[in-house]
Amino acid sequence: MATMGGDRRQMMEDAAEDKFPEGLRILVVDDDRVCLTVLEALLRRCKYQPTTVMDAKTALRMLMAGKQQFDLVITDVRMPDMDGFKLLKLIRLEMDLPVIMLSVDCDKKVVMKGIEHGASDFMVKPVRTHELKNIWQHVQRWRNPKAISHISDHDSDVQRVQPAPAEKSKLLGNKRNVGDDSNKHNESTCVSTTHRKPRVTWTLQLHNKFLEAINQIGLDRAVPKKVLELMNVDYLSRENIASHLQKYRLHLKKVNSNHSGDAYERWNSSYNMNNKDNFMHNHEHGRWSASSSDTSSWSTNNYGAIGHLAPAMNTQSNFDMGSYLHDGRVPRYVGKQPSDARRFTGFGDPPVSLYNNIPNEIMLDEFPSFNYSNSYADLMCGKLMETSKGKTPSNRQSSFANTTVGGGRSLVASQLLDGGDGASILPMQEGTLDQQPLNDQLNEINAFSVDDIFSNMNLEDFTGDDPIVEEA
DNA sequence: GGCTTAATAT
DNA sequence: CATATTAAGC
Repeated sequence: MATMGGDRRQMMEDAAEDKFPEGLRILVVDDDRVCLTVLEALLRRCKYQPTTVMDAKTALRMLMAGKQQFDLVITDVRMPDMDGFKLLKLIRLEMDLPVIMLSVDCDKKVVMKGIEHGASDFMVKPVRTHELKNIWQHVQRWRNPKAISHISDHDSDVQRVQPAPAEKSKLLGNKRNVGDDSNKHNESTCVSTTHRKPRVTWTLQLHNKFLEAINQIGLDRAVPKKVLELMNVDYLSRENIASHLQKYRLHLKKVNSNHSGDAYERWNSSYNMNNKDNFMHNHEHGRWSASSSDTSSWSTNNYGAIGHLAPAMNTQSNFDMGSYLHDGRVPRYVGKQPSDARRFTGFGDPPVSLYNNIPNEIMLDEFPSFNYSNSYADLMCGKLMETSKGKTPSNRQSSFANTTVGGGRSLVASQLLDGGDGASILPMQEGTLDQQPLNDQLNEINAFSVDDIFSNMNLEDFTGDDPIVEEA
């Protein structure tokens, strides 16, 4: 299994693609009951597996809850409370799946808006069966954007506007990753991944490893590929390294030009080391070397003062075989979210369902120091320093919240999961966050239970076999 | 193709 | 902000 490495995901996909378009799980969102049911029937007719909801909020909740997995979302544009664009936006932000917009309006502007916001397709009502037959292509395209293909070019439709295939690859990058070990825990049935690929967080450990590698190779000869090999961290890509290397070199440049300055401090503190432990020496020739290679001791020492941040390493060793396997993996899935989520939902009530790919125990409290991103730890350090300088970290709580929340999509998730009430728990400060509008939107999202929805709507199973009269 | 760098996006 | 992605020149 482990040997399959990066290919495994592909293989899984292949395996699941036998009768591929069939049974595609499609979430249909439309406030118009008639449209909804018609669409549902049509989709059924195409052998898809539609799920219908009548409003965007509900749709979001379902998507976020992860109880169902979906391959595709079709949403109407015009809807009360939250319209299709908002929904689209939110989905783009949080998830990784194609969205088809639906509207009576074929106004170019509207269509453009949809496309610009990352819609995979824009269909104009009334929709016909033949238009739906091929929507699976979007799923396919989404799954491997690189495979540019002529899938379904027949059925040229008059009213349909499609973004170029390239569109998506630009929007969403190419490498579906995710298919690694941490995924094996849950449904292997789920081919499509609903969650985006988290970015790599350069933790102290990771950075140290990076430094070690560079040190070993020699700064001058350190190129991404070599560093990557030496670091031997499976989820890192050459690009990751390149990016980090770029940043690192930039930093070195700064340091060299401005020695008295605080660039050095900055860098170090961003990895939570105060240089007093001489982690790095700047040798005369501008070469860096790590004097301590014991990475684990580092976090312990440096977090020492920060009680709850420190102990993580030990816990970890339960899983850790002495390799570094864990150190990036955890943040990779976790990002900043859990700490936020925890704040919102109360400690006993982590947003488990959201991270349905991840075993809880890894996600939250077990590895605090890994969960906290640099900025968090940075902040902690900052706070501590303030304190030691005699200042009192006044509104510590809200500062934290702002920092962590502002940095990510956590708020979205948390709010959705805790019933959308996040705002009342977390006082947001205006203007602090670039995602403020988004948050506002999400504040509106009320708590529904999925069950409510279904019982509410009482959507009979339409026999998709009946001819549907949809056009006037 | 890979590497670096800069610019730009998220 | 930190990281990712892209483009361009080598």
